[in-house]
This record gives sequence, structure tokens and C-alpha cells, in this order.
Amino acid sequence: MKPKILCIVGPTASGKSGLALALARRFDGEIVSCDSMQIYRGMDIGTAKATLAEQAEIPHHLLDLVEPDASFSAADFVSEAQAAIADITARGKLPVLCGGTGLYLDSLLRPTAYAAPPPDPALRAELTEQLAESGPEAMHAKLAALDPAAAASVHPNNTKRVLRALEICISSGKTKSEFDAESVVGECPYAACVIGLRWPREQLNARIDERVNIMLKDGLAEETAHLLDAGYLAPDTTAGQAIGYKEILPYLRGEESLAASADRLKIATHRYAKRQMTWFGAKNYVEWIDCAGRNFEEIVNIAAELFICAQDCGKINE
RNA sequence: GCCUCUGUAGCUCAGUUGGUAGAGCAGGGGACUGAAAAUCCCCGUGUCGUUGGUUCGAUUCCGACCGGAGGCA
Repeated sequence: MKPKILCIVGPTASGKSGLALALARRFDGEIVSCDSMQIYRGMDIGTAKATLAEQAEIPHHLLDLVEPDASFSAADFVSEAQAAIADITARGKLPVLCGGTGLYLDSLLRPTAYAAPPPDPALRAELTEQLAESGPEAMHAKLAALDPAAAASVHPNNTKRVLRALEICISSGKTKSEFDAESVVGECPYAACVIGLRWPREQLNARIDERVNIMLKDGLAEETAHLLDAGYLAPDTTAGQAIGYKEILPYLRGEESLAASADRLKIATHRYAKRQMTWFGAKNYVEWIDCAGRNFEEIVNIAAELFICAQDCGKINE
């Protein structure tokens, strides 16, 4: 019998957190964050982390795991999430996953995805140097020689992926394509019901703008300044790439007005939401709820019904 | 009131020595297998301010008018 989990996904500002909270109350659950930025301590306002009051009412897992200068990978997420789910399930509660990091959820539901070797920092540095010297085309050609299938599926300009594929081939002696082929075989280890929240683009962007304004009022600029003072948010760290902080830096440096930074932040968030919708939209395991024209209570009820129905009809095991 | 500059894509602007136009940003679509809030790919028709004139043909030249900016009074 697979452990049962409920997952709430969707783009940023779609209302995932509130829904997850309501469902956790209704089904005696605990929340497991599925968010690549909320794992960092001290990044609260900008990541729209659950408030302390909310955390006191319903236990939240996978928040504040590491300091903002730490690196954290999808594989790290998988092991942490697996442990949290096992713990919650053992106590007879329902794990309610909630978050917008699609790769993380996908990795969790597809257990053998990490057959490939982990990143090799030394090799990665060496490859990065080669890239700087010989350019993206040369690196892509190099990959084409080692692993034609992988090269064919990555654009030469997407150097991050080209380098990762090279890294796998060189460090393991086996191609990335071979690892990929192995990884699709795995069956999902959970009985998962995945619910997605969907809005018409214009409405979602309006919600994003509104939320950015609230974040600023709540002290996003101050939070950013504190992180900066503490030596965090370097551009080459994952946390330094978080939307909500890197856009505020020019303002803190006195290069532009807060309003100008806020505008760029809103735009960056719109684009992020679009990418999230592209990701989740392509996943056949998501059951969508159209939120437009519905109030919060209706959405909660629809989600609860979807979850109950998924259990009844056994669909949850797919 | 006179003079000069200006009016082209949602925004900022380029351009056509006269053959109905193109960049950046915004926006849209897509990809994604150990950095993912990252990274990458694709997508540009708009009364070229309005209206007359010259011309085979005007967004391009000329006139008037209407916006906008500046200068002189």
C-alpha cells in the first residue's frame, strides 16, 4: 500500500498556500513545502513563506533548511521530502505537498530519476573554463561526439545543460541518454493526487502585482538589505537568483527608485509564472481547477472533492 | 503670435536617396532528468498623427491642420 499524498501546484500567487492550509485542516494533514527558495533561512517575505502563526497551527516541513549561501539540489529535496512524508505518514497524518518548483515535485514522483552521478564541482569548473575559452558551439560539438542523443536534445546555447551532460558522460563513462532511459522506468512510490490552480493570465498577473506591493509594504527591501549585510545573495548562489531579491539590489545600491525595482520585479514574476504554467501544463498528472470567478471556499471544496474522488476511484495510484 | 524640432508596434526608438517598415523592452508559445524563482528555443501588420497636393505609386517630397517638446517674444 503506497503512502497517500496530496499535492497542490500552480504558478506563483495562484493561491496554493492558502488552499494547502485549508486542506490540511480538513484532512488532518501537515504541509511539505515543494519550493526551491523557501528552504533558505531568512528569506521569508520575498518567498511568501508561511507565517509563524500558520506554521504554529499546521506543521510545515522543508522550510528554513539551510543558510542562503548553501547549495541545494533537486536530489537533496527528494531525500528530505521522502523523509518528511514517511514521518508524517507514520504519525497517521496526511502529507500535503505545496509548491511551485515543478522539477522538485517531478523528481519526487519519479524516484529513479537520479541514477546519474551527482555534480562533480572540480569537473564542472574545468568544463566552465573550457566553455569560456572555446565557446558554446565547441562544447556542444564535444557532447555530440560523446552522446549524440543528448546533444540533439539540447540547444548549444543552453550551456548549463550541455555542461551537465558532459559532466555525466566524463565522470561516469556512461552517457546521459543511458541514465535518462533507465530513469523513466520507475513507478511513482506514492498514491498521489496532484491538484493545480489555474488563472487567466491577466488575472494572475494582477494578483502578482498586488502581492509584490504587499511584500514591499511588509518590508521586502529591508529583508533584502539584511541578507546582503549578512553576506548572502551573491549572484552565483541559488538564493541570489531568487526573484524578489535580485530585483531589489539596484534600488539598495541607489541605482534606481524603489518603484522602478518593483516594476522589474513584477515583470520577472509574470515571466516566472508563465514558465511554471508551461511546466505544469505539460504534466498529465495534474488535475486543474479553474479559479477565475470562484471564491476561496468554492476552490477548497472542489479540491477536497477531487481528492476524495481520487481515493474512491483508485485514480490516485496512477 | 513667430521660429525650430517632433509625431512609425503596448513602450523607447531605427528606417525607407519615393515601391506600404524593423530592433530592444513588454507581450505570446515552447522546452526542461542532481543550479530550476535557474537555463534555453521560437514568434514582429502596425490606419508609419490627420488631411490635401505632386507622382504610375507617398509612411518617405510639398502644403495645411491637430498633438508634443524647446527657443524668441
